[in-house]
Amino acid sequence: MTAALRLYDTYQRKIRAFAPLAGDEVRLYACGPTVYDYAHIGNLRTYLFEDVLRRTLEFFDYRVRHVVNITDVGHLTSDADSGEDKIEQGARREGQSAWDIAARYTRAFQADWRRLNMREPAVWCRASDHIAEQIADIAEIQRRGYAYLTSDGVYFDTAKLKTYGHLARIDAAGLAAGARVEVGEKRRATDFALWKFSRPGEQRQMEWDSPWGVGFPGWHIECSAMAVKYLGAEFDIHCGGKDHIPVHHCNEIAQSEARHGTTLANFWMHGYFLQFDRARMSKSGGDFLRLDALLERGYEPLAYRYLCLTAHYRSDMKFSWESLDGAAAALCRLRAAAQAWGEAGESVAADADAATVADFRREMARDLNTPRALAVVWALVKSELPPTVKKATLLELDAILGLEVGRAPAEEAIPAGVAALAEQRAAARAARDWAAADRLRGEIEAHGFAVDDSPDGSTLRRQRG
RNA sequence: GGCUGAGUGGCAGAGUGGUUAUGCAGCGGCCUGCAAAGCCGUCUACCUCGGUUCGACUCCGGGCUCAGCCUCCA
Repeated sequence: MTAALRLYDTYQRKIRAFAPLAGDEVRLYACGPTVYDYAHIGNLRTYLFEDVLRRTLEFFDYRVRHVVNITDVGHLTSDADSGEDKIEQGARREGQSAWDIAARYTRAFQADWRRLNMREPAVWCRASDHIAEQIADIAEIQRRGYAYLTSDGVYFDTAKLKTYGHLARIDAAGLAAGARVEVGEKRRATDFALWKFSRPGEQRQMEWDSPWGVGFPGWHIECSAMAVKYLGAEFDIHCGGKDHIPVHHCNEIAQSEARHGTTLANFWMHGYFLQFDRARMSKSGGDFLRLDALLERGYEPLAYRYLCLTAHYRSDMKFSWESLDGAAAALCRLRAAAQAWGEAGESVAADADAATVADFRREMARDLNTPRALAVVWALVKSELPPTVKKATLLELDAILGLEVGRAPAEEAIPAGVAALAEQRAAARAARDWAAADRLRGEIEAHGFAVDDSPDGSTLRRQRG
């Protein structure tokens, strides 16, 4: 009767039935941000996808152990020998210590996380807090013969693994033909750093002792080490942005195969990109849109969450202010409808309309088809069900949507000047002086507020733009 | 240059070999002092050229365009 959850697995390139590897607990690891700068709304789309995944798993009665890492060291500006650490670069740019930079952008990221109503992970883990684990993993990988030394670090020898790159269907011959990778001392273009030495004469702010010399861990080993520490050598789902498929996740799998003999996760899932101005929004490109920029324009964070729900996580989405407007309007309408239905009954779960919940569940079970799930929500809004049932149903579904649909439309702070104009207009209307009332409405609108008249009086609301 | 994937109405975005996506916007009506909101109704689509088929937006091939990866990136 109940639709079984099916999810797309990038590793097998197909949608298949999901079941936890052990018991009813789902172990979920998500690659988190590199905290050298603010997150942009494209980054946030991926975390929203992961939050919806987590909420869906919980909706399907699984317990979820959700782990998110914070990359605060080792993420280089390029994989070549000349690559610089992004955090250290950010520190120099802003005249602060690397540690301050990491702490500041971590806080900013987590603030965005909460504003988008994402559920708190069980574990936030920082790479710099897990140096010992990473060193231990590198030593074991080396002991097993999958690593070699160069003048600037310890590298993973991808030639030792026949399965290397399977996740991305990487073809070694094709990569050679591309020939755009600086190989340097690496034996193969796909080999990657496990440990990098601090360069002679360079005083790094983040560096540690290791059996191979003073330096810092490579980017890929941190995720493997932390994921295994908190979730085990083989867990249920590993997520990230689709850009991680060809390099980062292939390398995590390689490390895990060498170190543990597992592919690390049963399902590999990837969020797709947000396109902006017909081009990808790039964090490293420097020009990007933050959640704050949306707030400054008068949008609430959950309008962006709604917008993301209107597209499937596995297709690129085009961002525009026009589409955000549409999402904001739809969310407002949804909340207004919910408010008009009054209170739900005593038990949300018991009063919810079973057929609607089943429809919604079926769409989510089909690899998280949020666009169709939203269509079910709108069918509910237009249905002939009793208001208390509609309300209970919508609140039930909001466990996945996370749109706070039960929330009353926010009370806007009304500037005194605007409030005074509104009072004058009310007086003019009472006197049936329509010309004066219309003139006052124009003045109010010039202050950025709209006036809605109703039999109970007039209300003000802020206009966007 | 190599490899992936995609091209749906004004915008965003699902889906399907023959049947309404959905939302926003627009248009018409009700309501309103006039509006707005709300409610009711409604128009607009499947890149292009061929092929397969009784029938293709849906399958196959060419072309064009876009995005991604191959280089740090959600």
